[in-house]
Amino acid sequence: MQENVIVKVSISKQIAEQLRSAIVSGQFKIGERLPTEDELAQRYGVSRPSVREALKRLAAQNLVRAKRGPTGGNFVVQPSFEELAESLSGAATLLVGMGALDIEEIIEGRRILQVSCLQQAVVNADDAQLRNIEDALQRQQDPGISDEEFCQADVAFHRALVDATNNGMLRFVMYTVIEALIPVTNMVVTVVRERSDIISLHQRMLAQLRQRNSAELAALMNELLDYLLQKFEQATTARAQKSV
Amino acid sequence: MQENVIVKVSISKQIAEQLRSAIVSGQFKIGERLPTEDELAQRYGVSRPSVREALKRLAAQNLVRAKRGPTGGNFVVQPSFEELAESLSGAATLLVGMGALDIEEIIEGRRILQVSCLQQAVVNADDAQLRNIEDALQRQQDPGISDEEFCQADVAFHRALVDATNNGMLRFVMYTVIEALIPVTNMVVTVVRERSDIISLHQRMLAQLRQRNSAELAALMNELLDYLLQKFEQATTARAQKSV
DNA sequence: GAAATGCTATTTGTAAGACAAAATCATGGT
DNA sequence: ACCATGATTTTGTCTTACAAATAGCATTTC
Repeated sequence: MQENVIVKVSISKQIAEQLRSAIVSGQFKIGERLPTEDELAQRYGVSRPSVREALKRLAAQNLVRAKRGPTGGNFVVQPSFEELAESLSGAATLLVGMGALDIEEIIEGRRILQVSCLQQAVVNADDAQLRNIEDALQRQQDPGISDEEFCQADVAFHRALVDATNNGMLRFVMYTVIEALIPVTNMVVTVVRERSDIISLHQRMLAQLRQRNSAELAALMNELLDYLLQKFEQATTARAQKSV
Repeated sequence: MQENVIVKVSISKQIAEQLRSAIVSGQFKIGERLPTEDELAQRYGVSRPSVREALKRLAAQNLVRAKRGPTGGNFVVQPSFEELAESLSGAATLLVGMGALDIEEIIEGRRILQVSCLQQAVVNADDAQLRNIEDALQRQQDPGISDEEFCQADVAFHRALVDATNNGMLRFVMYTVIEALIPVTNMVVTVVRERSDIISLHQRMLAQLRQRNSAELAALMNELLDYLLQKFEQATTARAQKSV
């Protein structure tokens, strides 16, 4: 009795849903090739463009990847941390870009999440991870880099800190936070003098992490966020006065 | 020789990128209609199906929404918490489903993140939010509900706890964690007797939250996760013995 | 004169067919 | 034996056409 049910959802969306559930339910395994577009079109009784639009939807979610040629086709792709986190942080970036979150909230959230992660990093960080943190810090210290590069190095530094927790789930969640929200909080920090403040704090954090000093590390993280919050407030009051 | 390197990225992907950046950069504002598909096709010098595939990519990310008719078109959509969090937890569910995260990691991550959130909830929870937590707990106590409903109530309980932090960013991040990861950890808890253990712990947590007792609350959360971890280990050893 | 109804124009949704491009494989020539 | 070339398969793109939805307008009717 499908005839009666007027389906308002577009066909391509329906197909996308069906394929998606077929994938996540394991009907199509990772790395496997799904039927050719022509075959899918036939199977679902729709045209090839419709199937393609559905596949593009899945491709946008990094669920499938297309390859051309005789051995080609649309393959179920192993979702990687990086890609997933990337698409997530894209979404989060949108949220902040549209003003759904304010700076105070973000800094408070960063405080809670990042301090907790540091506690775990103190326990689990190994030598290689400490070196990665140091590398990011080194890059940040180069006075010749642009503001954007400085921010990138900052992101890399905090990511390396999260990596040091050795917990995949924390990495997944925190990558989103860091990637999307650090740039927002750091936008206010552009002056050269302020760079050295940040770097100094980072250096002290790394030192305390090396000494496995959990309490001091938390204090430093809080200090860093207090500093950012203060800078932000200065910037807003300055802007407010200018507009008056 | 870079000139020779023809751009391998598919046209529809390029268009999607361009439109996306045009949207996030504010060239197209929220709620605004972007040019018709024909117009876009002309502007970029490609065919309409290519434009459509690009739009489907954006639609999959909840960035645009199409409407038919004279006043129709593709509109930039205001991304909502719910939709974003949904796509996030969809991704996380994928990760879990594909075994990229193991239970120990998940429980350890939950420990860190949820305990921190509780600290914040102790400070910020208001009466209405406490009532919401109690409501979820009430639903969970009904002995007539199915396992699935029990799990849903469990998710609602923890979501209400996060809501009590009064921090939008934490809500955004933690919804992902809770939505995707609680079901995984709870899969082992099916027996009726174990339900009462969970409920009892939840009741004690709510009581401590009411008394703003941060330390006891953290201890209870840890106890809950220890309990789940223990149940999980029991289940795995039982399965291992059965297979021998 | 006002309201309801139907028509039309616009825009997305779907379809079909054709050709281009890439990549693999087999075949043939050297 | 090896390399090159062409055939084949599959996705990528374009063209064209029509269907469906919907808002605005005109027409008709009371």
